[in-house]
Amino acid sequence: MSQEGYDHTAVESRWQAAWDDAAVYHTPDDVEDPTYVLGMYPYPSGKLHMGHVRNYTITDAYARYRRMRGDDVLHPMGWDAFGLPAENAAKERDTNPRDWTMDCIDTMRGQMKSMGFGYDWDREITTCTPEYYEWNQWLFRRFHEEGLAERRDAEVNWCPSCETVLADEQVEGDAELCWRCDTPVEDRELEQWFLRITEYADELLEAIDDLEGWPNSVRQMQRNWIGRQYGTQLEFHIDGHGPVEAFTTRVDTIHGATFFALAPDHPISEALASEDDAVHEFVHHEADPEGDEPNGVETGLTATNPATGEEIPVFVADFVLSDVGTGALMAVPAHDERDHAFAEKMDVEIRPVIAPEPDDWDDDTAPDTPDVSEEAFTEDGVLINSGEYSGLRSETARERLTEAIESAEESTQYQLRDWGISRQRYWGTPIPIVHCHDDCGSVLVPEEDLPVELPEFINTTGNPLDAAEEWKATICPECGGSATRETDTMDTFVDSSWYFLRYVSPGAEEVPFDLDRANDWMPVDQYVGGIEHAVMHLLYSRFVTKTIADHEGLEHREPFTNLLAQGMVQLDGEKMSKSKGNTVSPQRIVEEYGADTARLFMMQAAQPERDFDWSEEGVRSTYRFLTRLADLVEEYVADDAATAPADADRDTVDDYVANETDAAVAIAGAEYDDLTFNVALREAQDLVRTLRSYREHAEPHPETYARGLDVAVRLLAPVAPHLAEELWETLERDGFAVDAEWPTATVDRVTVERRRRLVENTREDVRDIVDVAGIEDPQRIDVVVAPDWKYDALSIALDSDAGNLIGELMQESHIREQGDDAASYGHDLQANREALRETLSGDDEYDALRAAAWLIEREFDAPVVVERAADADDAVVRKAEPGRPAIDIVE
RNA sequence: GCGGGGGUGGCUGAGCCUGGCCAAAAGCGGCGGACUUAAGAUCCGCUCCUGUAGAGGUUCGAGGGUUCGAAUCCCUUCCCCCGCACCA
Repeated sequence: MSQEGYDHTAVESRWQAAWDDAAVYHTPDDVEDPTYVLGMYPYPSGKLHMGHVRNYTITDAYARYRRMRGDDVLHPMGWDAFGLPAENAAKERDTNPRDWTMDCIDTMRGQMKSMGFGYDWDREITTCTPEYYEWNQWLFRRFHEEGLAERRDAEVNWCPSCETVLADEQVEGDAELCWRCDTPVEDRELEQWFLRITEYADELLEAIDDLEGWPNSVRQMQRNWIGRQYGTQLEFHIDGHGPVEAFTTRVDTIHGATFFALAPDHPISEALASEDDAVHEFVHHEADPEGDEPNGVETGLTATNPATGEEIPVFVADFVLSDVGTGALMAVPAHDERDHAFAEKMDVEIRPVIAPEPDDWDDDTAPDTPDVSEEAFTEDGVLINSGEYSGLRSETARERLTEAIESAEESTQYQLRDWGISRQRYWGTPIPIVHCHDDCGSVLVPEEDLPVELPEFINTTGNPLDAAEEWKATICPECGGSATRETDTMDTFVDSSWYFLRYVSPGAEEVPFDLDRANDWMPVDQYVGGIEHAVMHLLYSRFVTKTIADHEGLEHREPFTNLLAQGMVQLDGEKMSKSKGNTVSPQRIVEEYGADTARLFMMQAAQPERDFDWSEEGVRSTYRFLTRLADLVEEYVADDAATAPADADRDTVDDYVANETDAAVAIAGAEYDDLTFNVALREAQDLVRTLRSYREHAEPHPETYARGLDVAVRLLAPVAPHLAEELWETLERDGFAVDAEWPTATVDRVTVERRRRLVENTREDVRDIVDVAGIEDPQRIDVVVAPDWKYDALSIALDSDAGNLIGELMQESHIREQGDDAASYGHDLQANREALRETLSGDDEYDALRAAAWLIEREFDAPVVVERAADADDAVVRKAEPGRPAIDIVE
């Protein structure tokens, strides 16, 4: 018995080399519709962390499982290789982003190989190579040609530390911090390239409903992010400034609008600030859009309510945001909490115009006016104090008012903004544009001149491309005059928004991807990655897929059929992070315990979407399990003498083990299908435990034992592939375990569960009796299965909906013949009518109990006799019921 | 505030969708036993309370409800985590 465990290092490197030599994970281009299993490709930051290991173990286990099921599988890996950290690292180390990145990739690829992840490395992609980013540029051209890319002045999020622009999605939290470096983000006005994702807002939103293979949380986050709202856009006239657009979802409350409010950076506010000291003071010094307290200043102007003609005061208020709606709003303090708070503070009238609809409202009587002095009434209801609209329900009133007010029209607002892709950094895809020094403007670089390659890295502050004078100077493709290259590069989310298509034909030189093959192979069947990409990456990928479907003939409008957002690996309930210093190094675990242990521990610790705590104890326990399994198989092969001769009769114990082997197959397969590896692995581990007892307590029947070991190895193969491969060979099976067929079962799950329940209950009962009766040393234990008529009676009771069950039972002569026993059992059935459950048949119960008798013998060290009712003493038989055999213990 | 996910025995963590066989898997920890010179590893059993033949009691955040029956379904409430948010 090994104490220090098996030689995982030797086993793992041996099989990694063997797989490599045989190219077992290669997916030929000509396979049809392979199962596409994909983990989100990593940013090559240097080393794999536990999050990566979990992510890629999930995809790898699933890919291996599908392969054993006979599918062709596409399971590629690549590198999200552009990005700011490389630039920072290059500066620190006085190297360049390319070399640094490539080093990281080499390290991480090696680590992935040592984890035994079965990728088709022939399809590896690296986004920072011109072979890849050429197609980002090509896509940009296509976007531009289709009017989906445009350059415009924009107020942008600027991270002073990263010295670049960030998308809204990359700004986090109330404090507006950069997602990468947590620096507070500033606003800047810059000319930027945008991809018009808002063109697809409706489809992106509505198609979420059909993404049934996605977690609800992600779907909801995307819905929120798109933030579609139906409402009314209308104009309020402000003296001296003309009509001002406002957006409202509650035009039904317009008669209660008692003031009008402008964002501090609204053009009118800015105009006023230059002439009015109070407004100037407020706009430039007091306004605090981040604060909880609504602040504002009265302008002295009035706005005309387009519904009533009423003149209402105009405020500049910091709770009005210029990027929401139109940056101007009609305020209805009686029916909006925020307006209410502001009105109270500034002492503006609060005028209720909506009343809650009474329960049995007759449509005519005016409902009671709500008390809005303390709190706004914000729900829909019935209009009051609204002239001819009084008495209408909110919804109707909205329609009518939108129709009646001249400047009003229905309007849909989105929270989603266009995707600003310009980044003022070096390490990204150059945007293929040149700015003509004459009159051609911004001109696309012609397709034949792609890729626009990055120049050598210049270590400088600011954007290194700006400093690359020679590179910048070019010729205008339109007029042949001098021109300057665009120095912005693309957001790296552009790279990842279509990389899953590139894997289909990674070497394609003429096209970004092979269209026919993509049509056949896409969408990704199972995508796995972190929840942090719920909005950005997944939304952009959906958007780009849709544009490619519309303009390039891709026949899929969604890239990912099933999405799994894997949970975090924690330590003591806290997320592992470098800054907290509570990380566990995958490399150390692999060295100490092996990749199989790390993988198996993670997969059996919890469902893949749940967070779980890393536990060194758990790892050791997993390692011991694998060691025991290895010992078991090796002993079996080394020492045939321990098993019964090949022609030996099968014993009941053998039946038990054969049954349990089948049971494990039946359950594990279904659970692998659902990606609930933890449950599947429990079966595999239980089976190994059973096999160990089998060997310990009986003379294993060679066939049964061999099949048990063989099945256990295969059930574990997706998660612990190296050891599985080693043991597969030890068992002298042909070919690779990787390519082995998934075992098949002859039982269904329901039968398995009933059988196990019966055995477990019976064992439990024997224990209880021995314990309660104080039996020191049982001489014999008789287990008696109920007579057939009771099974018949039970089945009649289950089918029957008659009021008098006993009467119905007594119509059966073979039951009636039982006399008092029948009446008594009938009463039991009647009493428990609702709780009756189907059991195994009498024969099956007899077989199952005979097969399990050895467990009881082993536990109580006494012979166990399983009998049918006909062979047993009547007094004992009387206590037996279906699902519950009678037990008689002889002291 | 809105939305999403949770709260299970000493700990971790299944079960909840599809109510009953659930005092509730598995692992860890703890206890007892076997083996061993010993330790480790391994194996067997125990690990909510009471009970001299398979019983009863109290448990799955809290409180109600539905049901013959609830960890599981419904409502209310408290707490934790995550995302979004002065969103007009």
